[in-house]
Amino acid sequence: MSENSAPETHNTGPASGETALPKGYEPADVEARWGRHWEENKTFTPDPQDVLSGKKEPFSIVIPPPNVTGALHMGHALDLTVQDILCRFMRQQGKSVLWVPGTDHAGIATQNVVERQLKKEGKKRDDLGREKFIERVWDWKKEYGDRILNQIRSLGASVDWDSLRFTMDEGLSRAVREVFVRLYGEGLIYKGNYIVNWCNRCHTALADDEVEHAPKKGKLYRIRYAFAGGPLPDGTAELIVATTRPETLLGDVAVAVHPEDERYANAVGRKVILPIVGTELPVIADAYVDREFGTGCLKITPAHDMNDWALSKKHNLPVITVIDDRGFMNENAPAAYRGMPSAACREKIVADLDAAGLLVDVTDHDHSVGECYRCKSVIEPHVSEQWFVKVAPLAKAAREAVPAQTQIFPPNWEKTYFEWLDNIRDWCISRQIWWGHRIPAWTCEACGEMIVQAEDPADLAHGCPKCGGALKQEDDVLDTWFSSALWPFSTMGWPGEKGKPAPKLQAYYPTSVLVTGFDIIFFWVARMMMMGIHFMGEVPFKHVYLHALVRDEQGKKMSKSTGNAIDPLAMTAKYGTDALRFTLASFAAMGRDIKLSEKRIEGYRHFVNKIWNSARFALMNLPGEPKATLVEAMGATQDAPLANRWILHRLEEVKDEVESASLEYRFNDIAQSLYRFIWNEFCDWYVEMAKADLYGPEGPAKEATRRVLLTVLSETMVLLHPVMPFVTQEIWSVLPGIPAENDGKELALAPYPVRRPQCRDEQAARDMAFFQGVVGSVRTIRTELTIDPAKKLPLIVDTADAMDSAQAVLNANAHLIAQLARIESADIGPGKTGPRASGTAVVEGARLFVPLKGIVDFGAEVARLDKELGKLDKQLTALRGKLAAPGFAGHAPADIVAAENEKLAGLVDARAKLAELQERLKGALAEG
RNA sequence: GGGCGGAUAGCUCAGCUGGAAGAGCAUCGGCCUUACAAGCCGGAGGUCACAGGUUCGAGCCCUGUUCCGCCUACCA
Repeated sequence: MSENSAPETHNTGPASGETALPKGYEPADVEARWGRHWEENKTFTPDPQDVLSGKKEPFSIVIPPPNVTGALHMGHALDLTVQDILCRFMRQQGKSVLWVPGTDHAGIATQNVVERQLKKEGKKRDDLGREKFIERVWDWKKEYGDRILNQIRSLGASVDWDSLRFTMDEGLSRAVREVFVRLYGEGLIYKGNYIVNWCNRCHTALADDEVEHAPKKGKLYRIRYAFAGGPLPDGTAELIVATTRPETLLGDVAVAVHPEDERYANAVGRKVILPIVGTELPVIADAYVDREFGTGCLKITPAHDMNDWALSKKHNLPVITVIDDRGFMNENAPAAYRGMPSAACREKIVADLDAAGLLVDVTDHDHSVGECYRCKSVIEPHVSEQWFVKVAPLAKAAREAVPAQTQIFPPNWEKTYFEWLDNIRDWCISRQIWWGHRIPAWTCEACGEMIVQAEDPADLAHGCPKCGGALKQEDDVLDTWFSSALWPFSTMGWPGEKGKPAPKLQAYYPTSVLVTGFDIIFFWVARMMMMGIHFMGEVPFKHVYLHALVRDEQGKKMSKSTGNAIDPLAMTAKYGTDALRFTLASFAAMGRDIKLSEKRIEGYRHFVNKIWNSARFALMNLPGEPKATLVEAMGATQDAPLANRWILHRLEEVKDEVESASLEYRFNDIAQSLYRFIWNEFCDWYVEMAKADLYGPEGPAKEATRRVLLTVLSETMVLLHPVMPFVTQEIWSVLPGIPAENDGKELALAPYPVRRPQCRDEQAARDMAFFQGVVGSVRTIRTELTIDPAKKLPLIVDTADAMDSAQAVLNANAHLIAQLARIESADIGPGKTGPRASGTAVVEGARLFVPLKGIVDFGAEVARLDKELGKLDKQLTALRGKLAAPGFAGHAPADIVAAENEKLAGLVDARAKLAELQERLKGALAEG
């Protein structure tokens, strides 16, 4: 990037006071500016040579391509946030990061959108013809296809826009053909006449997993099928068959019973008369039939039921299709029903059966019905000519790669993945639509020869190589998921030129991790595994991180139709992108659904603002700070003030926490660790303590604190940057004293903060806890006894029995206690004692006295101490019980026993001291 | 039918390999203390669904039960 292209950073509003930053954080402008900057400077476009030359390790992610017709929803927002956190973190770790963005062409959905558009013009796709229609779809794509990409931009996703791909791109289309042709050649793709899931509305076949099952209230009809040639010898006149779809009986070819069902033993081998139609059907026996269900008699309709289809193959039964591919009764139906929609036919059939006395009864029956996952209309099993992938061999390899080559996080999803692969059926990949990758197969209209090849039809101009006859290409296109399955390598340039593998592919395949929702583990994850292994010889990703689904506050799946969706773009407009991202990260605990509430986003906007203001504070107090003034320049820290030592110590711990959480996909831990550190430690305590130095006279103390303040703030911005890229970058760009090696660069390219082992300081942590205890005790006394907050109080501390460093800590920080607890004078030393009429507390063995006489009615303090004593007693009882329990001392590890005993001693001591102090107080009270 | 997950403060959720229950929001009280009222200080609020078990010790491990989700499946 060039120096002078750095965005203006001070134009979000008029400067207030001495600071360069406006008083409140205003995200809109900041986000727009930095988003543009990143893209214009190609900040996130990596150089594959860095990897190929061995200079850097690769880290790569391919985006789960959103549907080109889609709009960004909360699920995308979570998915992108997680990926962006990983990518930005890995850049900090020095990796060469490639994040490939793109969209898929969503065959059925996109075609539906354009058909709807046509409908408004009073046209159908057939009016245009295939070519014109496809042109129309491309027009649509040009106009609206970037919408979701722009929404991805607005979330701050650090993708490489130079790598942008679309599944219908030239290169990706070549990959699709190449794969199709090779699989066909290997016998793994075949064409055949089979029963498939059929959507009448979309007018196409669907794969098994594109059918969603929804419970529906239906009816169960019981119908009489009389025996041909009159009753059986035992007098049985008929079989009663139960069905939910009476209209399909027109296509019945048999009735089946269980072979061991004694009720029907005599019936097997006989014939029954198909009602209405009048043909004779064989009664067959098959163990598939459930004796418990209905009457135990199953009518067999191979053309309109998946299971019946299977039985018909097994028993060599004919297939009679009576409903066509639009849902109307066809020429095989008796004339009375021909041409009727199947629903109307059902009514008529039922009425006719009833009139003929063949309907036994109709009962309510709840069952699950398949729906089209795109348009929600009912799926009909339908016999037709389709193309299939023979999946079993591919599935086997995909299965065996987990977890050895690919690890799934959280691992409990492995089971689901295995389950699906183990029971997989062949994959129907042909779709009877126009928008998509047309199947690269041509049939000779003269001799029927089929040619499958990747080259364009131009090469086939000479006609059929066998007989010279005219060639006709397949009308069908491929399932969108067929091209999505190739995404991890097709986007990186596969298959590329002969003998010249694409550098991107070489550098970044296999990808590091796939981040997606568990709902497409079948559609997509498993299929990418199959294709990646088969064509690249290597799994497509080393890790799969499956995150939860975002639900509404009631736990319902968010969807536009139910109107419960929280629009991520509305949220970013209202609260800022960083607030939304932080919210999603903090919710992203593994293996849990996310119930998002707007309140939570609002809460984190406050956090963003808090960060912003802490930066304003720092800037006000670091005027003209020269470069390279980070803490390294300070020398040894042992003699430094407690606050500085403590915050630097904590910073080291936070570096560890954030790093390990990032590597282990514990996004909520990243968020929690930083939240606590920034707000509850840095802002609430460190900044307040630093004020004493910062507002004090120039000198070494002030200088040191300025350096620590700057160090902690700037390194915190780096740690927080992957989660909140915008506010951190904005602050970073105005902070002075950025380390020389990063000066002038973008925060997004700054390395992870170095570790400073010399700043580890457990003693400082203990001392700080003591200090906080003292300040807290005084504050509690003040508030509980309703002492005027402005009133300054004296404080006496007896350090005789206190922790070793207590005296030193209090002496060194007396001025801070005064400031934070509003103390006018502190008298500290072993054996010091306050008046009997004092508010009191015990902290780490130190006795605190806040004289109350003349300030407030101190009777309330007796009651307050009762409450404190009560708490201590509760703890004591529990702890004594634990220690006295038989076996504790013997069984528990020695260090635990020691620690518990120490705790007990501390509690006993505190309780005794507090009780004694209360007695003194009571004495004072009695005297009045 | 099979599988997975959940039940922790009023609400939404954390709680890693078992060692004295946490956050945000809401609530109560007090503060415009010159970074921040999108703020500060303090308080209250939980027999961690129920019943057993393992253990010196269980929110965490085991068994069972009751609710609630989700995925999956060929009972017409």
